[in-house]
Amino acid sequence: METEIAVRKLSALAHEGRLAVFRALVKAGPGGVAAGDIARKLKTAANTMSAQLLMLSNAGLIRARREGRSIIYAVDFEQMSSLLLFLTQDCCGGRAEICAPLAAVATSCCPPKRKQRA
Amino acid sequence: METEIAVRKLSALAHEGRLAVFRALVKAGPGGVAAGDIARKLKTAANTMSAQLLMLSNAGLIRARREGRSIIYAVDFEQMSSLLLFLTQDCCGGRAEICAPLAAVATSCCPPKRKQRA
DNA sequence: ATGATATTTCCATATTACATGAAATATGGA
DNA sequence: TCCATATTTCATGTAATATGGAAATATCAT
Repeated sequence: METEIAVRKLSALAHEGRLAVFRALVKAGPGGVAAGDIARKLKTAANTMSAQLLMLSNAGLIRARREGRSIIYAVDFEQMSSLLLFLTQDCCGGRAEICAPLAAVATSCCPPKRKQRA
Repeated sequence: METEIAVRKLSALAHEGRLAVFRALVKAGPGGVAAGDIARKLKTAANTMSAQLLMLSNAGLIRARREGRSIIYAVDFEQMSSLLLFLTQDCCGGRAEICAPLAAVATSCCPPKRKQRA
C-alpha cells in the first residue's frame, strides 16, 4: 500500500462518526448494512451519514452495492488488512517474525473471495 | 480503548509526515530514535518534526525520553496494539474467533514490560 | 403518473489543521 | 561564563474539513 492511500484510509477513520460507522460495519461482517439502517442505529442525519459513507468508500475501506431502494455498505476486509499490515510493516528493525504474523492473521479475517475458514 | 482516544491516534497517523515518522519508529523498535535523526532522515525541518512528534506523543502512540541533549522517541507498542484491537473488535458479527487473534499477535509484538520472545 | 421511501448532492459557513520563520529553552563542553 | 548543539514554542497566513438545510435523484408500489 502506498503512503498516500494509507493516509486517506486513516483520515477517513480519524473522525468520531465515521469510526463508529466503520466499526459497526466491521461488526456486521461481509453481509453489510443498509445506509439508512446505520443512520438510524447511530442516530445520524441521512445526509451526514451519506457523506461519512462516501469518505470511507473513497478511501477504499468499504464498498457499496444497491439492493432494491437501499444501498448496502460492507467493509472491504482486504483493504482493511492491508492497512494494518502497512502500519506494522518492518516492525522492530527487520525482525519481522515478531510482528509480521499480525498481517497474516488480518488477511485470514473474513476473506471476501478466497476460501472461508469457519 | 475509548472512541475519542482512538480518533486522536488515527488523526495523528492521518498525515503524510507523521505517518512516515511513526513507521520509521516502528521499524526502529523499542530502542527509539533521536528527534534530530528522524528529522534528518525524513528531510524535515526541526520545528516541523517537533510538532509531528508532539502530536504522535499526545495521541499516546509514542513516548519520549531525554538522553543527553537528544530526546529519543519510541513507539508505545502496547498503545499501538490496542488501537489495532479497537479497529478489529467484534469483527464479523461476534464470530470473534475469526478476527480476534489479530489482537493477540499485536500484543505479542515487542512487549515493553513483559517477557520478550526472541 | 403520483406518492412514499432511500440516499445523495449542493451550498454556505464555521471550525480546525498546516507550514514556516523567528525566538526561546535546555544540555553539554571549553 | 560563553558558545554550540538539540529541540521546542510562538505567531501567522493559508488551506482543508465539518455541519446542516434544502433540493435533487433513484427505486418501488399503486
